[in-house]
Amino acid sequence: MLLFVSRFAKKGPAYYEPRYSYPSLSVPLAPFFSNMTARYKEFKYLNLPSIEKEILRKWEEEQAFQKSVELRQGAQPFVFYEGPPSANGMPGIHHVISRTLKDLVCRYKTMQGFQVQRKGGWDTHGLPVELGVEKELGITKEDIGKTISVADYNQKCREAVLRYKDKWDDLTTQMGYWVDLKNPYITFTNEYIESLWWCLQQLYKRNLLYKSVSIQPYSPGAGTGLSSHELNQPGTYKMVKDTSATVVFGLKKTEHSAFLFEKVSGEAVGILAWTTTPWTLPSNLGLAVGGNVDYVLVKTFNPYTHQPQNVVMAKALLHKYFKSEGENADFAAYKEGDKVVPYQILSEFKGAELENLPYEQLLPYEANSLEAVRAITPDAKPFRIMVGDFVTTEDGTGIVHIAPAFGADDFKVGKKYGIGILTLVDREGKFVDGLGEFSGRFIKDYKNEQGYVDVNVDISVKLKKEGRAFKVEKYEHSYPHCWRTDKPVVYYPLDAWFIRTTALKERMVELNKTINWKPAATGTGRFGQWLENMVDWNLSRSRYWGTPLPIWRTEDGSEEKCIGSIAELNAEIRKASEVLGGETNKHYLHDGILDLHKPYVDEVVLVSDSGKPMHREPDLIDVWFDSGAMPYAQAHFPFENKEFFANNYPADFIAEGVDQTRGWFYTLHALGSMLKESVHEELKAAGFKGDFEAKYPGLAYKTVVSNGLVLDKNGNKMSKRLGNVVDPFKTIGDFGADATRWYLITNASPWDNLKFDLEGIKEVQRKFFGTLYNTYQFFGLYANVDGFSYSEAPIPVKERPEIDQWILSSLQTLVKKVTAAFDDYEPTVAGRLIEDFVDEHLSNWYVRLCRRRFWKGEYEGDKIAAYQTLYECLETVVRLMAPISPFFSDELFRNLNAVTGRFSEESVHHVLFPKADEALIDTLLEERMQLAQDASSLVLSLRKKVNIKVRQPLQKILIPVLSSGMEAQLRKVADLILAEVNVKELEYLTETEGFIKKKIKPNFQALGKKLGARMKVVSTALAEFSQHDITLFEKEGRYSLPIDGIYVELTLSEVEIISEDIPGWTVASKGALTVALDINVTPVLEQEGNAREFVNRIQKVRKESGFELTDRIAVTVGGSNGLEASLQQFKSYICAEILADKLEFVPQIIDGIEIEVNEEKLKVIVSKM
RNA sequence: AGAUCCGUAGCUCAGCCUGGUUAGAGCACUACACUGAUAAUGUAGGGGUCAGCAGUUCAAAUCUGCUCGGGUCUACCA
Repeated sequence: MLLFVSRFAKKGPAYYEPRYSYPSLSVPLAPFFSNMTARYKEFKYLNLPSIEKEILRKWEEEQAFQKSVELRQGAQPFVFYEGPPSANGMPGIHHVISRTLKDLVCRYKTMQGFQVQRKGGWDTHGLPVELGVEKELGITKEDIGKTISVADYNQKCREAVLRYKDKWDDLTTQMGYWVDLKNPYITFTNEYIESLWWCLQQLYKRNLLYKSVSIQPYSPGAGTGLSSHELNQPGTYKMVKDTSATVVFGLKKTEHSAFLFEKVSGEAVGILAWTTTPWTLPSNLGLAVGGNVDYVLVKTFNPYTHQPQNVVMAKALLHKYFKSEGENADFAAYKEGDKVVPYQILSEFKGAELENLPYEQLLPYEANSLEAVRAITPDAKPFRIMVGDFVTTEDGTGIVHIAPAFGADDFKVGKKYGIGILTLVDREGKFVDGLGEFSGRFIKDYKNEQGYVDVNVDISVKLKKEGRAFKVEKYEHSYPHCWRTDKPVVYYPLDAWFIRTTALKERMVELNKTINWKPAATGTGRFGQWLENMVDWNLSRSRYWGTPLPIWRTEDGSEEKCIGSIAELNAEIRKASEVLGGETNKHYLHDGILDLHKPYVDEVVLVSDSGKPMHREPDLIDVWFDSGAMPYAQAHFPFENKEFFANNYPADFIAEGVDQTRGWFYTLHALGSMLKESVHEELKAAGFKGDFEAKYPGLAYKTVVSNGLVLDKNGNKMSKRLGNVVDPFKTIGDFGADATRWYLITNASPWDNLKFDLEGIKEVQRKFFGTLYNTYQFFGLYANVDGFSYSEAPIPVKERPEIDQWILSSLQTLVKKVTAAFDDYEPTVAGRLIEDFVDEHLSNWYVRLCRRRFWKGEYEGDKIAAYQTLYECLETVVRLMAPISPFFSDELFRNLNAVTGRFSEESVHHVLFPKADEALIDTLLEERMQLAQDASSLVLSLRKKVNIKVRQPLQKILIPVLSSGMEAQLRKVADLILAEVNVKELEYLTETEGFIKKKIKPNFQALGKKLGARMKVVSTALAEFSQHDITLFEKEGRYSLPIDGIYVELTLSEVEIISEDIPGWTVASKGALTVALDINVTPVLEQEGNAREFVNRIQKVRKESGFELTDRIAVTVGGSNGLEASLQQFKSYICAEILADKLEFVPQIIDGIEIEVNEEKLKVIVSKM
C-alpha cells in the first residue's frame, strides 16, 4: 500500500520541503500509519527561519513550554528571576543576547532535571515613560495640574507603558525565549505596589528609612530638582566662562596655629581658597585640605593692594600663582605694576597639620552670623579647616572652600565636622535677606533681566578692594545646564527620603563574597568597589508616574506613619474620617482606595496619634526600588503565595547587562540584605520550618551573569543617531533565531563586548548548521534506503569497529566537557566544543571515512554498527546544543525520534541532558586517532608536493617509531590511514642509527625546576649532540652531561627526541611524527589508478543521469585503447563499485558520453538494467 | 576624575588562571585538489614587534607595575 506521493519540489519557495508528504485523507490515519515504516524527514534546503516557524507552531500546539515546567513538577526547583524590561521602547539586538543567555541556562537546567519556572515581568514606572507621554501630548511638566490633570496624565502613562508589549512578545516568541508571558508581574499594579509598601514599612520599622536633606542638582529657573538622567541629556554640559576667585581667609592665632605665626613674626596669615562660584562664599562655613598634600606658607604681596601678605597654599600649585623668577627676589624693590612679584617660602607642612585650625569669616553678615548658623544647627562649630579625601592639587590652591549647602562633597565633609549648613540662596536663585548689598540679587541671570549685573563679579570686586582677593579671573569649564531652561544648574539642598544602606554595608560586602559572579572580576571589582563606597540610597523622586512613598506626616513633621498594606491604609482612612470628621476621605470610605497612584493617595488624609491631620509626603520612589523588590512583589509577598516565595527565594541565577551592576544587581542585593530578618519573620509566622539562616541568608541571588554590550561591527555603540542599530526581527527573520543565538553565544564570552556582524551569523549558519544539516541529511538518506530505525539491539560498543569506538569516546568526552562548561555558566565554551566536534570529528572524519559503510554491502553487522553509532552521535549532539539553539535541535530530535521512538518525550526540551558514559572514554584511542589524522594529513601534503592525486594508489609509507607504545598505537589505526590516503602498506621504522636523522632538545617543563639557571647551558649542549650521542642516550636511557665540571644526569623523560629526516625519502613531519612516502608509481599501481578514475567518471554519469542509488546499470565502453588493459584487469572491482551488471568493450561508439580518464578520452553508454 | 573590562594575523576569536622555547583556529585572500554529504570539503601558501615600556625569572602573549588606545559604569567637584 503506497500512501506516499512523491512531490518533487520545483522552483518553490526557498525553504525545505519534505520529500514526501501525506495526501489529505478523510479517514482516520492512525491505523494506516501504525504499520508503515517511518522515514527520516529529508530536507530540500536548509532554511532555518522556516524550520523555526514550524517548530514554533508545534510548541504552541503542544504547549511545549508549559509542559517543560509541568514535567518537572516535584523536582528540585532552579530559581530564575527575570529582570523586567520596559516595554516603553522597542527591543533591540542587545536584548537578544541577554535573553539568549537567560533562556539557555533555564533550558539547560530543565534538561538537568530541575523545575525552572520563569515568570516574566514589566517595568512600568519612571521618567522615560513620563517623557514619552509629554512628547506625545506636546506638553511639559509645567502643564501637569494646569492643562492636564494628574489623574489624566497618569492614565496616559499607564496606557503608554505597554505600548510595545506586542513587539516584545513577538521578539520573545520568535527568538525562542521561554518565559511565562501570560502571567507576568507588572510594577504598576496595586498588588505589586502593596508589596513595595510592605518592604518600605519593614525598612521604616527597622529605622532604615529616614528623611534628610541631600544636595541635588536643582534648576532655579524651573524650580525643580533634576535627576541624573536629566543631567545626562545631550547638550546639558556646556563650556562656560565664569568669574573665579582665589580669596584669602584670615587664619586665627591659637595654640595650634602658632607654628605658622612664628614664621611671620606675628603678622597675619591667610589661607588661599579658589572658587568658580563666588556666590557661594557668603554661605562658607569651612575650608578643606588634603591630609597628605604638601602645603607651604609663602611671604609675598597682594597683587591688588600691593601690601605684604602671607598666604598658605598647596606646594604643587605655587607655579599657578607665582613666576619662578620671583622666588626670594628683593622684597624692598617691589612696587606696584611690577610683572614679577617676589615671594619666599617660609615653611612647609602637611595638610593634616592644619586640621581644625579656626579662621575669620570672609563675608560676615546678619544672615550668616554664628547665631544664625546655630539657629539651624545648634552645636555647629563653623569656620574651621577640615581634611577631606576629595581634595586634589589639580586646580586652584589645594584648599577648597566649603559651603555645605551647595556641593555634595561639601555637605558630606561639613556634616562629618559638624560645621552646620547655610542656604543663603532661595529656590528662585536669589540671595536671601540679611546679606547687605547682595540681598535679593540673582546669583545667575535666571529671569533674563535687562542689563543683569553678575553678582559674582561684584562679590569679587568687594573682596579685591578689601585685600581679601588674591586672584580674580575668568575661568572656562564645563558646567551642567537645565535641559529645559538652558540655565546653569546649582547644587542645592533638597528634602529627600533615604534608605540607610550604609548601616548594612558590612553584611552586603560579606554576602557579596558568596555570590558567583560571571565574570568574577565584576563582583570583586565594579560591584565590590561600589559596595565599599556605598552611600545611603536616595529614594525620592519628584514625579507623577511611580510608586508613591507611603508615608504620611503632620505639618510640623513631629508625627508620621508609614503604611505597609492596602488594608492598613483603608483602616487609617476610616479612622481619620471618624476623628477628623467633615469631608475627610469621603471618596474613599465606601470601597477603600482603588488606585495606589497619584493623585488618589495624595487626597487621602490620615490622622496622627495625637489627633492631628497628616498628609502624604509628596515624593515618589526611585524606580530601581520597584525592580529591586521584584522577588517579593512578583509573588505579592507576604500577602499571598508564601509557599511559592519560600521555594523561589533567593534566585539561583539572574543575568542582565553589565550596566545593571549598580542598578538592578545592586538594588536586589541591597533589599535582600536589608529584608533578611523580615523574610525570616514572615515565613516563621506562616509556619515554615527549616534552617532559615542557610536557606535565606539575606541573598537575593546566588549566581549572576553580567553580559557585555552589543556594538556594531566597527566597535561603535549602536544608536539611532548613528543609524547602526540592528533590527532583531530582521536578523531573526533572515538568518533564524538559532543561527543568531549561536553566533551571539559562541562568538565572544557573554561578558565581553560583542562586535555584531551579520557576516558572523552567515558563517555560523554555513559552518555549523550547514555541517550538521549535511550530516543529518547523509544519515537520513541512507537510513531511509536501508530502513534503519534502531530496531535492532544496540551492538556493544566494544564490538564495533575502532572508528566507531573512537567517535563515541570523543562524544562522551564532549558530553563531559560541555556539561562542565554549562555548569560553570560558560556557554561560549560549550558552544565552541560542540561546533568543533560536529565539524572536525563527526563530519570531517567519522562520516568522511565511513561513507562507504553506509552505502556498500548488506544491511548487517558493520553497517548497523555504523548507523547506530552515527545515530547516537546525532541524538546526543542535538541534546547538547538544545539550550543554545532550541529550534533546529528540536527539529532534528523530532525527526530522529519519530522513526526510532527511543524517547517518549515529544520535544528535545523535555528530555534529560546526556550523561557522560565514562566507560566509553578511551583516551589512548582518541590519541591514536589524532595520530591517524596527523599521519593522513602529512601523507596528503606529500602527495600534493609531488603532484600525485589521491585516487592514484601508492605502495608504501614509512613511519619511524620512537617507542613501542607509538608503534602499538599506529598499528591499530593503520588501516584507516591507508584507506584515507590510498596507500597499500605501512612500514614501521625501528632501526635506530644511520637511517633516520634525529634531533634532541630539552623538555623545558621537566628540566626547568631541576636546572634553574643552568638551563641555557644544557640547552646549548644538547643542540650540539651528534647522532651518535643521541643513540647512546637512547640506549642507556640516561646521559651524564658535564656542566662547569659537574655532571648533570639527564633521563629520557627530560628530553624530547624527534626524527627529523629520512635521507632519500620524501618526508614530512609534525611534532614527533614523521612520515615518508614511496612515490614510485609502478605499472600495476597505474592500472589501478586508471580503474579508480574510471569508476569516478561513471559515478558522475550515474548521478547526472538521475539514477537512484540502487539502480543497476550496464556500461559499454568504446575506444578505450590505452585503458582497456587497466579496465579489464580491475573489471570486477569496477563493476562492484558502480553497481554494473555488465561492462563491455567495443571498438567504437557513435553516441554516448565522452569522458576523460587520465588524459585519455573515451566514450561510454550507461543504461539502467 | 575614579572604578572596571578589553587590546594576539586584514576581520572574529582561542591560548593567559597554573610561565616552558616554531603563538593557534575560523573567515577573507592566493594556488591546487577532491566529489554518490556537493549552496559541501581537503591540502598548501602568504599574513603577528601577542598595544607600548619597565620589572620578576634560566625562560614572559602568560606574572607585576606604569603608559597609551577603546568600551562601560559612577561622578562632575573647589
